Amino acid sequence: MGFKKEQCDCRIIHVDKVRKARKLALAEPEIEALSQTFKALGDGSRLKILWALERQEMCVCDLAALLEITESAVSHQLRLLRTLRLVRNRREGTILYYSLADMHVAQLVRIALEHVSEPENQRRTQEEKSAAKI
Amino acid sequence: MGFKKEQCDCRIIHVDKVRKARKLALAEPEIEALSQTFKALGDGSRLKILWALERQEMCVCDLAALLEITESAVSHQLRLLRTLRLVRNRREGTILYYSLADMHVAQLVRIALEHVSEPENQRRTQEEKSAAKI
DNA sequence: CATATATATGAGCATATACTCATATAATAG
DNA sequence: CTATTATATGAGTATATGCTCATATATATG
Repeated sequence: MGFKKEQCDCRIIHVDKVRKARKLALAEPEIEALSQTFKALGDGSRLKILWALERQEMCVCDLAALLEITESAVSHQLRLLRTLRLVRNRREGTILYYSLADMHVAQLVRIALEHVSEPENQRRTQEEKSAAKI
Repeated sequence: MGFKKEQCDCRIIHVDKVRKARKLALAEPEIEALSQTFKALGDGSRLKILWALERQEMCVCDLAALLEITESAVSHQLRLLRTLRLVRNRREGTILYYSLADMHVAQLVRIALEHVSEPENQRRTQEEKSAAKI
């Protein structure tokens, strides 16, 4: 009947801070939606697609030529972006022209660019990358 | 010596569009840095951490209590966020207080929130989520 | 010095994800 | 109708990633 080193896993140092953070915390559905959106932006191929679509609407095979990957791969990525309402398309005959769904995407990329372009954040060396394990 | 259905994998419909997109395209290092940053934001735990740190600096064990995950898990995530200069810390005795490194993170989250809160993007049902395969 | 506390880190595992390949669908032409 | 073109999609696979567990480090205290 001893307590035996029953490690309390909820060790809190600043109860007030945690309480405050709990009050202001985002709801789980919001977190889910947010992380899905950022995950969608967290891929080179999709970023290239979005960056290209910011300037002009483009079709699947043009995007494939631009990224130098298969049309199938592009189509899969576009489906994801469509599901998250980051892009939309319009049909003209057999061709589907894709474009950005709203200005938020462009804004997000621009702000992130500002961040990674800051002098302090500049030198992102290969070692640092592997350290980050991303 | 026949050509045998040698599918051209670089089929382009709108050469001009592709050329223009190529000119305006981001360099590979920029794409890498951007996608790393967005990947970092594309995770529920890290989003919760960043959202909490936007209001007040917090230590590892408080964050662990808030997220209800182990301190080890929090520490691993903080390392990643540190490497990408999204958070920074200051030591006070044995305690490390973490805070946002700059205002870009907060901006990014706020804009993404706007996006996912748009009426049209609201109902992100369970089926849609699994359809997106994220 | 030894001990305690707060945090960091490496290895390993289970799941997620980005692609390829094969096939299906949609619009158009003949 | 059939054939062609443009795109979509399902399954499978290799890699990435988020966590846990065990262990290491750093500061403070006795």
